[in-house]
Amino acid sequence: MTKSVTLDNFDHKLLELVRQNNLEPARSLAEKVGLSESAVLRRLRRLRKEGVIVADVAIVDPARLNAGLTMHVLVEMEREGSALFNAFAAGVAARKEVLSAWHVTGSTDFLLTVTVPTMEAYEAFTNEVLNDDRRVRSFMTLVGIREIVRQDPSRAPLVE
Amino acid sequence: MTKSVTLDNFDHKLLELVRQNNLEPARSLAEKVGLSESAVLRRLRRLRKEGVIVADVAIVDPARLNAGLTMHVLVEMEREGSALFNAFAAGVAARKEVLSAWHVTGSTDFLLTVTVPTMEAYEAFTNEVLNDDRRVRSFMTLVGIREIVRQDPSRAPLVE
DNA sequence: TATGAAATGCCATAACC
DNA sequence: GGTTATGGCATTTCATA
Repeated sequence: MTKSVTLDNFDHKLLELVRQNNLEPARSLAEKVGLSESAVLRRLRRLRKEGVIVADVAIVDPARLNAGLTMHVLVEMEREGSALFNAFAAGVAARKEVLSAWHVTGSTDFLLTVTVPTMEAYEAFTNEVLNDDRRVRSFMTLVGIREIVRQDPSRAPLVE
Repeated sequence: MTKSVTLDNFDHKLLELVRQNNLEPARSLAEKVGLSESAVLRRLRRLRKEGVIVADVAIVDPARLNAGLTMHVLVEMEREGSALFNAFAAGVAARKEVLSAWHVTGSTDFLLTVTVPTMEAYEAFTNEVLNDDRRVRSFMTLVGIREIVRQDPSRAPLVE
């Protein structure tokens, strides 16, 4: 549930720009969106304070990240109702190895993406998170060989 | 293959910090890493110029992104050798709907994450990328219900 | 080739209209 | 939302090792 912050077209344009480059001076942004520098800065500050912009970060060359192994895990749960699903989800979210986790429909219930330095670390992860959890009926591991596309933060469409 | 840029401990510390907050003043960074302000700014500029830092972006609340549908697709290919795999991978990488694509081992060959505004858009995607491609033997769709964990750019470990 | 220090200039901030 | 004065920060240049 998103806090009901209203974003107008100026905000959307600003977000689009700052998602590509958050070091661009307000002066330059102002020209592009058709506002004064002050207005731009006020809006950006508001967007950060309201939590629409959650972070400002440098993106490092992927080749230097996630070293080791990346595993994709399809997890099938026992049919025990949504409360237990949520409990499992919370447990998964707390693990630092987990880069991504989706609740899905189809031939499985959860899809996890996990990065670990070694196979031993993955074994430990599966033991603690999957094997020792009786709500988990089965899981299947897809070992990442090569990353072909990495989510570009500026690529996903913005909506309101 | 990563360009051979040598990173020392100062660089690593700076990257770690700036991956969490790239708006932090050099003055503050300088204290934390034990360098002068000038040195910090020089090193950051170098890291950006050399491509170690590939982008500086604002991260927007995930609840406002990827609206519509997120699909995870398991793709099984015909066994025709790595050249055709690469061709398929290149085709996939060119599609704007694709947020993530991995070549994997296990019970399938590729794992795609795709965002589309509507089911019709997804149908078009599957037709063009999967059904019309004779190298694709079969595929299976997992429909995203809820995103439990989103890759936090500052979470993955840095290595050299 | 790297650092640290100081002068310049740009930019965000804050208090106005 | 726009305008202006102030303070902070990055940039540049220089000296040094």
